[in-house]
Parts: sequence; structure tokens; C-alpha cells
Amino acid sequence: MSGSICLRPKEAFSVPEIDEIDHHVLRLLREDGRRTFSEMAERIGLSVAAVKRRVDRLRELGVITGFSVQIDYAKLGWGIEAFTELRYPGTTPVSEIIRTAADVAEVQAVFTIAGDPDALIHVRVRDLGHLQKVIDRLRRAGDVTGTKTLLVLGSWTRDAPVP
Amino acid sequence: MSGSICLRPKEAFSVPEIDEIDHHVLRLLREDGRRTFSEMAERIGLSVAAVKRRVDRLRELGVITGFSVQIDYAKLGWGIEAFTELRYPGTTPVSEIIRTAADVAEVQAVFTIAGDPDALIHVRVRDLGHLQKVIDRLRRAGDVTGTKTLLVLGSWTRDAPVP
DNA sequence: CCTGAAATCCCGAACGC
DNA sequence: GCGTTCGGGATTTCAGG
Repeated sequence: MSGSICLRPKEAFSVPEIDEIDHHVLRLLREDGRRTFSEMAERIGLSVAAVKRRVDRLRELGVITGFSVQIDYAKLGWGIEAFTELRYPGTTPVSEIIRTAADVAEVQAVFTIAGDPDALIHVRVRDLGHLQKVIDRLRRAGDVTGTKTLLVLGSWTRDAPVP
Repeated sequence: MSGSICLRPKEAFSVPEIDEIDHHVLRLLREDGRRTFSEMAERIGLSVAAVKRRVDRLRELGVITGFSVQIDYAKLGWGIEAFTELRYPGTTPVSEIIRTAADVAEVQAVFTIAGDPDALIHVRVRDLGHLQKVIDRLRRAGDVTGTKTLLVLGSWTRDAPVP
């Protein structure tokens, strides 16, 4: 299994020593994660070395956990996106919920929830037949007592760069 | 408003000419979006120029829509994450649903849904009082007929790099 | 915490296969 | 489609304020 289980609170309180410049760096990297240090230095009005040190420090603090590419999965043939709400018996531990769902390759993210439902699963599949297979696997994986699937028609994400 | 509205189908059918090497490039960039072309070239067994051409082409095809940084928002003091299901009257157009929700700064993503509910909103807030304000704003923004909020206790994301 | 400079490495374009 | 070459630019490190 790739990825990592991380239950909040990762950090009970926020890291104190994050200033405005750090937020500026983060904003620039959210817009484009491959921005060069030189370009950021120019925009911020700082030297290249200073910007690099900010980014290094944000990684060490765990504020920046990584960098990744944004992909249009529909263009790769994975055109269907859905959220499946899962309900479990009260005896099921959270760690098992995450493990069983994460074992399904089509699962992109697992959110454990306070209340009802117990978990919200983000899945990406090729077509509706594929979706049904994935839901069936989720139902059988743990001792699921009920599911409800929300089929995504469209989506908007903040700061998704427009090509 | 930052970001972009994108309703599926972005592409009714998948781009045909994506081969195994392209998938390898995408996998490497998902793991680390700031990988250099040289490092990818070495891993794949191709020249640097060839890898760069692959990435350029994937961007032109719209498969790669951008790059971004992964942030632990809890460390920045935004420790609460939730999904809010919204219900609208049948007369509300989808575009207005997205617009009203996206105007709220705390909204990270909006998913329009086939069936019930009509939309699923991913929000990030500082604390529970903040969450209540955001939900109130969502209720008043459009002509919302009902909401249900799922409070996230923990999350797992595929390919989230562990530091 | 910053700047500036030097060595190293990478990018990007051009050319030929 | 691929590789090679090469000049300009970026990264990284380190001395010094």
C-alpha cells in the first residue's frame, strides 16, 4: 500500500514561527509547484538562497509534505469519480476501515467521519460497471453494514491551474 | 475567484496515444512533482530530452494540468476538515451551485452530484466555531434547502509522500 | 536571518538519425 | 519517435555581514 495513514491531530497546535514570507512562498508553490527558486525570489524580493532555505525549513517542519502533479484522469480513461459513504458496526476500529479501503486500487482517498456515515471514500473508475465492482469490493472487504454512493457530475478545485 | 469550473466530460473518450513510458513519467511525478528530468530519465532509461518532450506533450494534451505543493494545513492552524452535503431546489443551475460555494474562501473543492444531495463541498477551517460560520454562509449563499455536514476525523490519501 | 559568489547540475533548443 | 551537443540558467553550498 502506498501513502500513509494520518489521523488528525497531526499537530495539536499550529507551528508558531510561520511568517508572511512563508505564506507567500506557499501561495506561489500552490499555484505552480515547479516554480524555480529564482522566480519566487524575484516575486518576493528576496535572494535565491533565502527562498530555498524557507522551502527547506517548511519541509523540515512538515508544513510542506511533498510535491505532486495534477492530472486530468478523464483523459487517461478514468472518467468516473464518486464518493461512497460507508457504515460499519460500532466494533470496527478506524485503522481497519482505512486499511480495507486503501487496499482497493481505485480508492483515491479515505476520510473517517464523526457520526454517520463512518467513512467517506473517494474513488475513481473507468466506467459505471467498474464502479459497481469497486463498491462490491468495498462492501465485502470489511464488515460493512451499508453504503451510499454519490456519483460526481462535475468538480471545481481551488487553485487548479487552468492550462 | 481562483481555480476553474470543469464539468465532466472534459474529454468524452480517453486520449489514445498514452503509452507505458508516459504512465511511468506520470507515476514518478505523482510521487514527487519536483523530480528533475535527469532523475526521471535515469530511472526510465531514456535521455533527458526525451523525458522533457514527454512531459511537454502530456501538458499540451491536457493530461497534466499543473503542479502543486502538498501542505499539512493542520500545521498552519487550519486543523478542521469537513464535507458538507448541499440540497437545492430543482430550479437551481449547476453553475450557480459551484459559483456560490467557490466564493467562500474556506471551500477547497465543490463536487456536483447526480441524485441526492446535489453537491458535496470540501471545506477546511480553523476550528468548530469557524466551521459553523462557513456552513451558515453556504446556507445563505444560494437558495439551499438543506445541509448535512460530515466532520473528518482522519484521512488517508494515495501516494501522499511520507517525509 | 540575510546576501553574494562559485561550482555543479539542469534546462531548453537545435540538429541529425 | 530518439539521442547528442552546448550555451544559458538554476541549484546548492559556503564565506561573511
